[in-house]
Amino acid sequence: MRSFYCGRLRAEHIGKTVTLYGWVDRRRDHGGVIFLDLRDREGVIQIVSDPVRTPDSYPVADEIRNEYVVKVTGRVTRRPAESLNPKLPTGEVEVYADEIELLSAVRKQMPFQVSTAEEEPVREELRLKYRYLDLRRERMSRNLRLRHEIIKAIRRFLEDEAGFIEVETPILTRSTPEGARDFILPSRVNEGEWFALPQSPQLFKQLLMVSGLDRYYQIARCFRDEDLRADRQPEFTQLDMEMSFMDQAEILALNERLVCHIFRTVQGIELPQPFPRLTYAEAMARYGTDKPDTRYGLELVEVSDILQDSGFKVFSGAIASGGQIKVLPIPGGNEAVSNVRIKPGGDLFKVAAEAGAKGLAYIRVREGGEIDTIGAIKDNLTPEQKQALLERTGAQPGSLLLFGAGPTDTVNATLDRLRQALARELDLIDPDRQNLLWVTDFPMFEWNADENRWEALHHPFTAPHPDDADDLTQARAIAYDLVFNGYELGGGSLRIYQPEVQAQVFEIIGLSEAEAQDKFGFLLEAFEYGTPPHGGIAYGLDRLVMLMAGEQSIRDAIAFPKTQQARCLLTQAPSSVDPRQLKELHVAPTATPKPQA
RNA sequence: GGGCCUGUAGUUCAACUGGUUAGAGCACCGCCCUGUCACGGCGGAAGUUGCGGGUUCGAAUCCCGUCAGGCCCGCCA
Repeated sequence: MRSFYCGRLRAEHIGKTVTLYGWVDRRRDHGGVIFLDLRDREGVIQIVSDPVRTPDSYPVADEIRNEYVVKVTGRVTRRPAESLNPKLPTGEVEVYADEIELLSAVRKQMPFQVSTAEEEPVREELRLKYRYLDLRRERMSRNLRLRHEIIKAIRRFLEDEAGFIEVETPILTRSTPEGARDFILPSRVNEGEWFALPQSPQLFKQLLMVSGLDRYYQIARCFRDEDLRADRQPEFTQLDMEMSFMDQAEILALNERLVCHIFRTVQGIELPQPFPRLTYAEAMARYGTDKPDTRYGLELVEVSDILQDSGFKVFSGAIASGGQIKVLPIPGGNEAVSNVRIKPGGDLFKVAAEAGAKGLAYIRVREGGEIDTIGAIKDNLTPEQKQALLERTGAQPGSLLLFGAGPTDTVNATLDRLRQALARELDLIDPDRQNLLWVTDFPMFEWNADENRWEALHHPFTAPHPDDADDLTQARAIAYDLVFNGYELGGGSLRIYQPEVQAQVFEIIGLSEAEAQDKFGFLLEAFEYGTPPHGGIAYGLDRLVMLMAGEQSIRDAIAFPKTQQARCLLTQAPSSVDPRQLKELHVAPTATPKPQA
């Protein structure tokens, strides 16, 4: 029986005889004395074996190699004064191996080195194929542990301090309109019919409020069949919450306590409260995005009114066609950013173009308020306009002003991306800062020009702001997002609980009463039997783990993630199946899988 | 669906403008070494340059296709 984890041995254990199990992290053979670093999930401890002091274990120590699994029985000893290792938590002690038992050898060459001391990067493709070895390494082991600690902190807070009850909701459920593409599964028993995997437990958690559960939460697996990104996986985990009889302010306050509890218990970080709040309109105006990273400044400044009558057609035309002109002022930008980069072909021009901008106008502010720009702008700028621009943007000598002019969406998207790119480049982001803020008052709907219809921005169960009941298409929603360092970490809303309002919303998004009954009839009917006002929120748990771990990819927050092509390199899923299985499921394929390399 | 990047020994990388035997660190194997902790020393084995085709006297290098991985756009209520 194991008496200690390797990584837990300290000076206080000196003199004890211990039994350890673990992997050989590294082996140092001095031709007479052999040192083994024995590793388990808690850390490493140095094992010593030599022919004189430990004659029984020496022949075994001679044979074993890196990553062998062994059992070691021995005496915990204080290291000689000159051999202390302050780099290791266990560095004051070592274990003389009276006995080493080889439990499992490495029979093949390791695909990569596991050792804690190894810092060379490994191709992600390999890491994913041999994920069990990757998880053996310190970085991923630490990330998995962090994930566990975060979830533990969530459960402790929600259950012990806030009265939440965890309920599991179905994985086999029904497909719903709106939102992401569903993963669907054929039903063998019900010929020709299909289950869908949940995109979120949205409807069930609302039903649980009708059930009187009052406060529900779940660490819920969700599935969306959309293309992957560094921060998106087809299956991912939400912290899903729903609560009754609480208004927005109460929900946000409770969630701030939750988030603070997580950071405090897991990382010892005390977050400033309350979290700043921005309305959606304010966020878009000042940052051009609904998830601003406010660890740095570089705020956008609207100058439409100053330049609407400009002789420069790009400016006046943007206003004439209902758009906007905004400026991204960059202090010190004159030195940092060359003209070549702003002009067509330059990298910043490309960033702007990718966001839909047709061009990228700029003004350089020189000493004494002189400006430097292309003739077409300079020649069309009155002294008053120039003065107003300098004052409004707070430009100082050395400042670079980047202009976005055109449709509001494009201007915002362009300047948002430029803002982020330049903040990274100018090193304005403090990586140690934890920046959390709420964005509130989202619009209920946005116009989908392609399909010529209104779409719910959040989802169709989101309650409209009571002050905006006159014209729901223009209404604000009682919806809120939690933004962490520029990432959307969570989002939620108060829900509609009056059937009449729900019917209006369905009508606006073009869902007929028949369709609504067909898809959501069970929910609408449930609301006929006494429904508490309720609302909730869902957090992207993988994303939270990623950010708290300081990782760039959500894959590093998940034990067994998919590649960008939505494949599992470890299990080779997805795979073809036996035609008999398909027949049983009443399914006929229309494509054959391409052969795998 | 589209754009960009990457693929060379087990691994991380190198290899000039296309040039003759594709190198190095770590890992692996062998020998030596009793206080190292990324131990050290000597030696060794290890390559279908992702795959297929083309250009060329000659291709890791250039071209086409393809497979795989990554980043992004579209998409993701």
